Amino acid sequence: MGIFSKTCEYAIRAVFFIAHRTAKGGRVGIKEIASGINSPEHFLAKILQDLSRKNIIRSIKGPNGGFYMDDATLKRRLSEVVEAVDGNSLFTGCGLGLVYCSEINPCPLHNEFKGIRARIYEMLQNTTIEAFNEDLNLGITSLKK
Amino acid sequence: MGIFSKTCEYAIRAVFFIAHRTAKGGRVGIKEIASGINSPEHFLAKILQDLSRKNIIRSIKGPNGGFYMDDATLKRRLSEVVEAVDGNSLFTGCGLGLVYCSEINPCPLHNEFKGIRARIYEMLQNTTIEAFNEDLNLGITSLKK
DNA sequence: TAATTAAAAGATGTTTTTGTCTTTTAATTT
DNA sequence: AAATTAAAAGACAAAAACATCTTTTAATTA
Repeated sequence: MGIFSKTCEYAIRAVFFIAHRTAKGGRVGIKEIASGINSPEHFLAKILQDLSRKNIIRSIKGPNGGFYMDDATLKRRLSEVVEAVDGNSLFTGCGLGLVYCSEINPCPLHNEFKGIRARIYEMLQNTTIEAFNEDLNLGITSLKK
Repeated sequence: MGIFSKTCEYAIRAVFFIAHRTAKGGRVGIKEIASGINSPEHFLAKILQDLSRKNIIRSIKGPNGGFYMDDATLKRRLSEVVEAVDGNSLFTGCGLGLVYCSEINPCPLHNEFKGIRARIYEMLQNTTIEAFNEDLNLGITSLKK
């Protein structure tokens, strides 16, 4: 198990892929996205439907339809994608799963985790989707295999 | 979903509980541990069996038996507990779940995650189980509810 | 050495996550 | 308007995670 759920991993990879692929206009279909990020097509379709409903990405049906991103969605932060899929427990939850863990009633790892959680949030919060396009363009980073 | 699996959360809480409860000798039974950390008894039993096999904790059967920790197990690092239960993917895996992600073929979040992973590992690596006893003794931290 | 205690082990059940397949709806194109 | 395209939606299936219950084994105590 990683930091994100499998669903969330697919979501992030797909959003990066769509942003990169449609930066200069156009749409991209689910088949191309799924093969482009190495994910199960129909499962990813569900995820993207959800992200579309939540305005993280855009979609349009019919010929020449597909998924894409406009100025507004390109400006979204990675934290919004993660939160849309996995909720905010990564940013707010107790490391040991204790519901009543808090500043007043901390678990043994409370303070240690505070820093880590903050760092994760900061990283996801400080970068917009489009910020990753350039490296993908240059082939510096990769989304597959 | 948190950073650790539910199994791992129970494991860490139980190990802290056992360490704290048997620091001055003696054993503690599964029932007391389960209720002490608010976890399902039989499920926890499986987890502790596994930890015992892996020498993270000690156990002994029969009257006056139970789980306990000796000098060697008290010196174990939190990272060893986590690795025993969840494996090392938290410390080594790609944030986006890409098998071939590496320094040479990095995913878009590779460098961002490197720092976070290192920080998590460092924290889990730098603390022994017994290090958490004092705060528990003083009632500063809590393992329940 | 028989009874008792408590963990180990085995079998089984439930829920959540992940994945697949089919049908429907909304666009576009001819 | 009919045909075509592609996402949306719904139903279903497999795998993994989480949980429970029962039986067995290894100690201790009387």
